Amino acid sequence: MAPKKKPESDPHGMFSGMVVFLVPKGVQSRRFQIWKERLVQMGAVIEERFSKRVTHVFAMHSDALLQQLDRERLSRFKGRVLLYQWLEDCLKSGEILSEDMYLLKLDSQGEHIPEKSLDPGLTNQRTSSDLQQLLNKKSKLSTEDTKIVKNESHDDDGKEKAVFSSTSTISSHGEVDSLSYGNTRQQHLDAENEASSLSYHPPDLNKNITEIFGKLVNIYRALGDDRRSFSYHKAIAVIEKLPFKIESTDQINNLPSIGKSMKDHVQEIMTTGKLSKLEHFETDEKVRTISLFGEVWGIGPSTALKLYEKGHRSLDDLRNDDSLTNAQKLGLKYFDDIGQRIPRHEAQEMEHILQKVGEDVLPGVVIICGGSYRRGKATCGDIDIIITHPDGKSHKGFLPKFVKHLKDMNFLREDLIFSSHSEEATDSGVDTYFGFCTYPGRELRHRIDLKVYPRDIYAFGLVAWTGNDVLNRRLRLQAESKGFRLDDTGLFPATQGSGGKRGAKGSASLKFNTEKEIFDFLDFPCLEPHERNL
DNA sequence: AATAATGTGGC
DNA sequence: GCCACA
DNA sequence: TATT
Ligand SMILES: [Mg+2]
Ligand SMILES: [Mg+2]
Repeated sequence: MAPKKKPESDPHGMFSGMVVFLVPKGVQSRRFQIWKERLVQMGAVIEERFSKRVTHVFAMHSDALLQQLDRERLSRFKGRVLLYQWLEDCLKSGEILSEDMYLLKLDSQGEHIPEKSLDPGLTNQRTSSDLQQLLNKKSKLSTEDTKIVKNESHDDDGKEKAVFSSTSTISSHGEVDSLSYGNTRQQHLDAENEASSLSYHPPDLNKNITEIFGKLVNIYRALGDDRRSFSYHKAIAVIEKLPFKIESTDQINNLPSIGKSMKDHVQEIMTTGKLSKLEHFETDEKVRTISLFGEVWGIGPSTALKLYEKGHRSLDDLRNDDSLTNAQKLGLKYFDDIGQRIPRHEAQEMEHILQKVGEDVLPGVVIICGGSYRRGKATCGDIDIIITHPDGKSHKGFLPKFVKHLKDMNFLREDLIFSSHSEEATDSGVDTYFGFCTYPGRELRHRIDLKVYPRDIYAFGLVAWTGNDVLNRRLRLQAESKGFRLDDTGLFPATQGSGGKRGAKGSASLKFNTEKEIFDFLDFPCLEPHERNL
C-alpha cells in the first residue's frame, strides 16, 4: 500500500491537542468547510457542542459569538475565544502564532458598576462639573465609597518595592510583598469576571520565568537603566498571556518584545531553573547597595551610585554623612515608617480630618483624597490630597493657612517641599506641599502630598493625581498623537517650536470641567477611578 | 545608530 | 541634571 | 533590550 497523501487526521499536526468549537455565523460556508477540514487534518478535534472539552472557540466577531453562545457560559469558559483570522494566519505562515492579538473580547456594557448608582435625583450631568458632583454628594450623604476592592497585590504608587526583599543584611522594612509583576495573579476565574471580558488568565504557568524577570525589572530600574527595565516589563506581559507553559524556545519565536537575549534567558531558566545573571546581581554588593540607597526618599540611581563610590555601604553610613540634603535626611530618618502602607480606612479618616480642618479655614473648600485611595486600593503607599474651591478665587492663599493649622494640631510634622503660586498666578496658580503626617495619637510618619488647583483646571489636577502613572502616560501619549500636550494643569495645542522646551505651552489650555470631558476629547475610554489601576 | 514610557516643578 | 509625583 |  502506498502511504496516504492526505491523512484524515494527524495526531502530530500543529493543531493537535486543540478541541475547537466553531461559530459558523458570518462565515462563508465554503470557507467554513475549508477551515474545518484543515483543523482536522492538522490534529484538532471539532466539537459540535460547546462542551467542557472545548479548548478554543472561533468566531468572526463578538456579535456572532453572542448570538450562538450565552454570556453566562462564556464567562465560565476557561479556554480562549479567537478570531478566525488566527487560524488563517497560522495556516498561511505554517506555524502556530501567538494568540494574543486575536483574542475576542466582549465590550462590558458597564453592567454592574457598584458606585455611581447613588444619584437618584440627579440627571443634570450634562452641565455638571466634577466639582459640582462632589458638592452634591457632600450635601447628601457623606458615605464615601462602598466600593468593592479586589486587587490584593498592592503594587501601586507610593513606596517603591525593595529590590531585594528579606535577604538584606543591611536593613529591610516590613514590606512583605513578593515583588513584581505577574506573580500573584489570583485565580479569580469565576469571581467577578462575569460578562466583562473573555480574556482568560491562566494560572501562573511560566511563573518561573516572570518571577525572575520581575526582579530584573526592579534591579535595572534601581540602576537607572529604565529602558532595559521596561523591556523586561514588556516581556513579562507577553509571557503572562501565553496559555501554555513554555517548554521550548520554539514556542516563543515570534512574540513581540522577546528577542534573542530574552529567549536565551528563558532557555536558561527552563533548563536550570534559575538565571545566573540574576544570581549575580543579587550577590553583587554594588547592586545591592545602590538598590537599597535608592529606596530613600530623595535618593535616586545617580545619587545612590555616588554615595556607593564614596564608600558608603549601609543606611547607617548614610546617617553619618552630612552632605545629604535635608529632604534626604528626613527620608532616611523615616525610612521604615514610609515603607509601611496605610490601611484604606485610616486614609479615609485622615481625609475626613483634612476636610474638617479645611472647612474651618475656608468654608466651601473642596478636599478629596486622590491617588491609590481614590482608585479603590485596600492600602495606600501615601496620601494624595487634591484641593480646590468652587468660587474660583478663594483657593488663593489657602494652602499656607491650611498647613499652619495642620501643623499646629500636629497632623503635619516635617516638610519636604512647600511652594505657593496661587497669589502670583505663576505655575498656573497651583500650590504644592510635600511632607510627612501622622495619624492622630501616633508617631508613625506617612508621606502626604497636598495640591491646590484653581477651579478652572481642577479636572486636570484630578486626573493627574488620581493616576495611575501608566494611565497618565497613556493619556499624554494620546494627547500628543492628537497634536496636544497634556499635563496636570491643562490640555494645550502642541507648540511647533522644537516641542522640547519645558514649560513652554504656547497657547491657552482647552477648558474642561470634568474628567469625562478630558477622556472624551482624547477619544479615550472614560474609566472610573477604580478602573485606573493599569 | 536611533528610538522607545509623560510632563512638570523643586532643588 | 536628579528626583519626585500621578 | 527590542525594534527598525
Ligand atoms: Mg529614592
Ligand atoms: Mg499615592
